[in-house]
Amino acid sequence: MHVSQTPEPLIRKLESITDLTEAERAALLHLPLSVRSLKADADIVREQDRPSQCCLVLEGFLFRYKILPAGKRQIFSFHIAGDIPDLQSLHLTVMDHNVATLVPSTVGFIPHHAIRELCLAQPRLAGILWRDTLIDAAVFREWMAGIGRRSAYARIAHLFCELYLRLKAVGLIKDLTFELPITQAGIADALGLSTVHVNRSLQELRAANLISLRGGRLTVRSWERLQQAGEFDPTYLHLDVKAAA
Amino acid sequence: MHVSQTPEPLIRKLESITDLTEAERAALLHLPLSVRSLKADADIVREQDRPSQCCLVLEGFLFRYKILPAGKRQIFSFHIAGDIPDLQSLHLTVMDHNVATLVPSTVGFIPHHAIRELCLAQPRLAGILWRDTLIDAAVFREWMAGIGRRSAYARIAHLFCELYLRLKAVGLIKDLTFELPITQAGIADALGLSTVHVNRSLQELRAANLISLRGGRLTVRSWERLQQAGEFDPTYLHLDVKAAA
DNA sequence: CGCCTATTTGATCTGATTCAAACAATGTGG
DNA sequence: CCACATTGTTTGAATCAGATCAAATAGGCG
Repeated sequence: MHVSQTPEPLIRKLESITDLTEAERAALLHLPLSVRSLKADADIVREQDRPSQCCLVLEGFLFRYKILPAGKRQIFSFHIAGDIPDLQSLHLTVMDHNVATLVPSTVGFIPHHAIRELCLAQPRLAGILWRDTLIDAAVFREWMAGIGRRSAYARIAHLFCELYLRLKAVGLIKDLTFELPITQAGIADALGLSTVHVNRSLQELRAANLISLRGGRLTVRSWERLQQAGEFDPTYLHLDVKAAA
Repeated sequence: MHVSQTPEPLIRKLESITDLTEAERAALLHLPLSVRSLKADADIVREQDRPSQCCLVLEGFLFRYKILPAGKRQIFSFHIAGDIPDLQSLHLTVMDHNVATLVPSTVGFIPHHAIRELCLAQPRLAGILWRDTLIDAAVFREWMAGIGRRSAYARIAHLFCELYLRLKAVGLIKDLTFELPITQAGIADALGLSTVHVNRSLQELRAANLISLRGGRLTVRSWERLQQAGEFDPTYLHLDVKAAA
């Protein structure tokens, strides 16, 4: 399968939210992109770094995380094609967490100055990118609510609902099924659980026939009941509106 | 005590981060502001709302929260003078959570269009505001890590460290002491704990002589050991740098 | 095949919740 | 200025969701 060497996944993502003018699309296409293929489990940016570029996911799966002083890991988010997980580094000098690959992935690096120029030349795009980081924050809040106030069972169901919709938005769902390259330890660290408990809750989800999951492929068996189990309300993803910045 | 009727708390906050030009300061001062005094526990914006203005805290204490389907509450953040807790509504049409007062507070409403015009006229200010929402997100991540991976005791210590630094940045600390108008139930809902457990952990913090707390006033007894207890590293608050957008 | 990593299972333990009730504070109206 | 109501804090006891420890399976893959 051919992997894009252009910011095209970003364009596709933005166009799922808003319509782009010819000028805007052209400006995006002219972003300088230095493409790199990375193996699984490779750090891309680390805590304390002061990046001068952002990374756009072209293919694969990234995640953001932090290791706490006590040695525990917290995963903050998962990222797919079209995402710019470290867009924040455009305005926050020092990284306060890490970005890494979950599986072998292709990313494109875009220099900060190029993005800044883009924002000046195309203020509406600036708003759309800003908006993207705001959705990021909305997802953090939702995860926080899950970790703070939902059962393990509900948290996991919720995560699957979120991934399902986000992957669907970029066309990575077929037949209610998607690649889930996240280990149970990864799910545990994302949701504030232990591996053992994740394993047991997954078995419950399977037993309740909400999902099936083997070999890194997840199939939604009942979207209705999965959402219900996860108290899932997609509002926070702000996928809906084509009203723009 | 006289409460500002102008965006001056915002300016003070921004100037703690970066230097403003005369033009920028003037532009901020000319923001139309409709000031309102609110009693404690009043919702300012609600989930599902589609605001056409943002609210700037002039005085008091606000918080953001959400009620989950199961009836549980998650608090996402606390806000003090100079903050614009719902700045996100500038780019996200629908509110996915609520903003409310914790105590009687004075807020100033600024129409979205005025902020948009400001951003176009002063692109550097746009970056600074964007940056502000990114710090918001960084705080969410840190809370997520705490709720997911830290003990109750550490979470509470961490929260107090954060409030201490943020209040200090706007000059609301004197003699290691500050107003903490948050009930134990509030702390519980912010940190994913039960009220009872918060109460017991607070007693431990007092017993360890890290803090003293009565009548809504908190005094830090040992900043060193409080930070240590909370695994607190202030990097994520991005208070430091005067390097700008 | 053999190694390494992920999943699964079992047994035990504990941090934190829940329920229930007593006890301060703080405020309100008479 | 007191009596009452309301809201917040504290305490005790019982329980549980989820953690921890330890070991057995099961996949992948070079």
